[in-house]
Amino acid sequence: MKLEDAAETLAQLGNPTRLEVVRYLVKAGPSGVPVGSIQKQLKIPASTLTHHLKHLKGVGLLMQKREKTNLWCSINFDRLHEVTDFLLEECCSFSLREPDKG
Amino acid sequence: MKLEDAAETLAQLGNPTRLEVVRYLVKAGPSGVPVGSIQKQLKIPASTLTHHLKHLKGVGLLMQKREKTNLWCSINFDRLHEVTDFLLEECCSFSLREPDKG
DNA sequence: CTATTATTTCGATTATACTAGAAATATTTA
DNA sequence: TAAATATTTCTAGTATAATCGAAATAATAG
Repeated sequence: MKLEDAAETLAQLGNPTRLEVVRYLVKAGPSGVPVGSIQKQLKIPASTLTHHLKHLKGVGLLMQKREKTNLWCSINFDRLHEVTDFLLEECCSFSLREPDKG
Repeated sequence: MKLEDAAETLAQLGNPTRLEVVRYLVKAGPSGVPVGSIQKQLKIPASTLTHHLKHLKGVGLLMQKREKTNLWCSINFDRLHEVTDFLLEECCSFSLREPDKG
């Protein structure tokens, strides 16, 4: 994963409202939930929620699928892992080794 | 780690300049590097760098220690792990299990 | 077509972040 | 004290993001 992509994805996760949505979607599991359910459960105004979902979709963290009038949202777990992998590989490598007493 | 703290930390990691600094500091290892070295290596104007270092310090990702005229910067690996732990525990739990065909 | 429910677009406000040059401050060395 | 090096503060321009109400647009059911 390129640094710029990682940064962009981290930035999207860095908004409290969006992180709450992400956490909620994770708990909902792979089947996901409709936009309206997120809106009611987390009490986020519809237009605000749409705004944030667009952001999450933009970095590939969110997948959407229409079923009748409902738009079901689910997390792209692979994408989420790419970010954690970036942080762990690029950023945490040293802490897995012996401290380099310098 | 509280959601709001995680969001704040992720937001700080979400700036490409800062993420570059973080990656550089990680590669530098626990002994760290002086501000000036970061500035020269990554070609970031001094005032811009100070600004970003303040942000990283603000969320506890950066530790600083003066030695003569140099201010040595190093990553707080524990803090970095807290963030990855948050993402992995709060956000990636489902992907470690069998998909819940719903 | 009409009504209903679900979601998005529009528009506007408000706030905050990024960037960096110039000047200031700090620390050491001569 | 003066000079050299390192870092920060000040200041300001520019850009982008967060928020949400109201209106508009889907999609379906009757």
